[in-house]
This record gives sequence, C-alpha cells and structure tokens, in this order.
Amino acid sequence: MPRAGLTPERVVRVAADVADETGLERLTLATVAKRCGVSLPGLYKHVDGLDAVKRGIAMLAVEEMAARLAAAVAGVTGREALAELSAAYRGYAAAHPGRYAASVRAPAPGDAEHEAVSDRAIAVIASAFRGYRLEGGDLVHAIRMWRIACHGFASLERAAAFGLPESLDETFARIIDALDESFRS
Amino acid sequence: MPRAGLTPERVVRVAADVADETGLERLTLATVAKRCGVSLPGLYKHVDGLDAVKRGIAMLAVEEMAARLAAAVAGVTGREALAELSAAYRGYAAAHPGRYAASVRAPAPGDAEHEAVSDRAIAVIASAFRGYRLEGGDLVHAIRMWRIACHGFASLERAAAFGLPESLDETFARIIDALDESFRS
DNA sequence: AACTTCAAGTTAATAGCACTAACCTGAAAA
DNA sequence: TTTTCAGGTTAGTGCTATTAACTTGAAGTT
Repeated sequence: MPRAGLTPERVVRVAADVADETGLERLTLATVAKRCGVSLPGLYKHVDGLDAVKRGIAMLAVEEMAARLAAAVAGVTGREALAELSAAYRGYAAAHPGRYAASVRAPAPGDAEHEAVSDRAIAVIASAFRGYRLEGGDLVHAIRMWRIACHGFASLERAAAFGLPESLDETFARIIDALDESFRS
Repeated sequence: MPRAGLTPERVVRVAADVADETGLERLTLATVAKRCGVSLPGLYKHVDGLDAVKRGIAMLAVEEMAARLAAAVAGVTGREALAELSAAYRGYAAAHPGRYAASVRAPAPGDAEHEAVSDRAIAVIASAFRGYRLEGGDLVHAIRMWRIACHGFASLERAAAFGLPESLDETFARIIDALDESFRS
C-alpha cells in the first residue's frame, strides 16, 4: 500500500485541471481519485467532499486571476489599464473554463478564508481603476459594471452564444470603450 | 393503472418549475416524476432523458422571455425601450432562475427548432433597438453588448456576488446609461 | 531495537441518480 | 368483439457521493 503523497492542495489542483478539461458540472470525485492514483474514498482523508473541492477550486482560481490581473495592469493606468485588465480576465476565463466557473460563486457568508482571497482580488481591480479617480459609490458601481461586462462576455463566449460572423474582439473593444466613457463622466 | 395524462409539454413545464425552485443543476428527473405522479421510467415515454428536458426548458424560457420583452417595449423607443427591455430581462431572470439558466445555453448546431425560437427572440431585441438606427455590424455589436450586460448582471445578481450596500438598481441604471450613450455614437 | 501510534490508505456498504429492458393493461380502433 | 399499442409498471445496471470499519507502514518514543 504505497502512499500517494497527497495533500488537500494537490487534490484541489488535480480537480481544477479536470474541471478545466471536462467542465465544472461534469467534475467528479471518481475522476479526480483515478488521476491521483487513489481510491475514491481515499480522497476524503484530504478533502471534505465535492462541495469542499469546488470551494477549493474557486479560491485557487480567484488567487490565480488576481495574480494575472495584477501583472496585467502593472505600470499602466486609465484606459490602457482597463483594457489590459479586461483582456487578462477574458483570457483566464477562456483558458481555464472550469476554474473560472467555480470562481463565480460568491463566498458563503461567514467563510472568512474565501472572503479574504475575494477581497484581495477586488483590491487589485480597485487599484487598476485608480486613474479614473472614482470615489466611494462611484468606484463600487464602476467595479460592478466592469465585472458584469467581463463576466457576461466570458460566460456567453463559452456558451457559444455568438453565432454571427462579426468579430468578438470588436464587440469586446466596444465594451471597453463604453466602460471607459462611462467611468470618465 | 390510471393514466396520468402526461404530454412532453407538461413534463417540461413541471421540470421548469422544479428548476426554478431548486436550481437547474439540482433538477432531477426523479423529482419531476414524483410531481407528475408517475414512476421515473414512465417519463421516458414522453421525454428523451435529462438533457432533452433541459433543452425543452431552454426553449420554453426563450419563448416566454421573448413574449415578455416584446410586451415591455410595445409603444416605446430609444432609451426608454432600452430601459424597459433590460428591466424585463432582469425581472424574468430573477423570477425564473432555473428557466433562465437553461436558456443561456445556445442551441446545438443543426437544432433548427431551437434555433427558430432563439431567432425570434433576437428579432424582438433588434426591433426594440430600431430607435437607435443602427445598421449591419453596429446592430450586431449593440445586441451583443446589451445581452452581455444583462446576462452578466442577472448571473452575478443570482450568484450573490454583490455584498456591498450600494444599490443594485443604481448599478443597473448606470449600465443602461452607458449602453445608451454607446449606441448613440 | 522494539513498541506504539496514527495518518493515509483500503474494501464494503448504503443511497440516489439516469437509463434500459421486459412486462402489463386498458381504451380506442377495426 | 377482438386487436393493437400508447402509456404506464417493476426489475435491473451502472454510475455517483458518502460513511464505516479495517489495515498498514512510517515516524516517533522508550
């Protein structure tokens, strides 16, 4: 009975990869266990069940996204920061659909650990918007509008909801324009 | 052995109600069968399995939404039409989360029946935008932008992604403003 | 070096799900 | 009156998550 050397982090990472490959809704602990080289119940020594794994994927994804977004806006401001931030968001969602889908679910109320990584990500976005000099409620609304636009785009892009030949990049660019215009007034 | 008087439409309707109550991802044929007063395998005399039921819910939802959107924009144009259309979209998604979630998935390629109801809904939206006098690609991009914004909003509103006390109605109004501004230029 | 302990595994068992197959039956059509 | 078949049934398969009870090997203790 050789030990597989598993840890909760490793299990979540494998699960995240499976989710990216097969879609979050088809993620199964059986597949994760197989890929970890362990029996299905063996996973429960490291992880509390499927829901806990999904929460883990969500936190992993938010952390990864926050890092990429931060890198994307390093050294730029204003409209350029908005464009880079959005492109990084779109890119991550497209490259990691399973992780991304998990990341959308908000932290459960009282889940301090999850809320912490979520807050860090929001801080990255807020600092990327500094060039617009938005204050208080204006900043909150701006962050919401940006996230709504990026999530809507990523979500519908993945759902293959755009059949027509018009360029998706062009649609994306127009959204950035509209947001930039709105944040400026 | 009394007949239950089921039809495919009735099964889909019951399933849609269950989806609204419990969430699409928790929709189960077992629940639907119970509510129809029939054994689980009995459903298969009317319906081809869970995926087919979800497709049915999607088509039902798109039809219902198209009807409500059309009613909402009857007799108005321009900015007012945009606002009414968006409010109706948001309202439907909030009132029927299961139906709405099913409706997001695009028709499978070659699924003419599904594509037909989808096209009818798009036609409603296009006619609501007539006041902006958009042509060709501009209209396509405008419809995409609108749907992205509405879907992003509805999706995140349901995911409880907005913890802060700022008014969601205010965020929604600002999105309408931004779209209206963008469509005008 | 021998002993103890316990984390990390195992197999077995339960329960819920989708789906298939084989059967039954009553009401309408011939 | 007989036949047919749509609309049901129960039984069975295979997948899933989860719990329980058992085993084992590696690390620490004496």
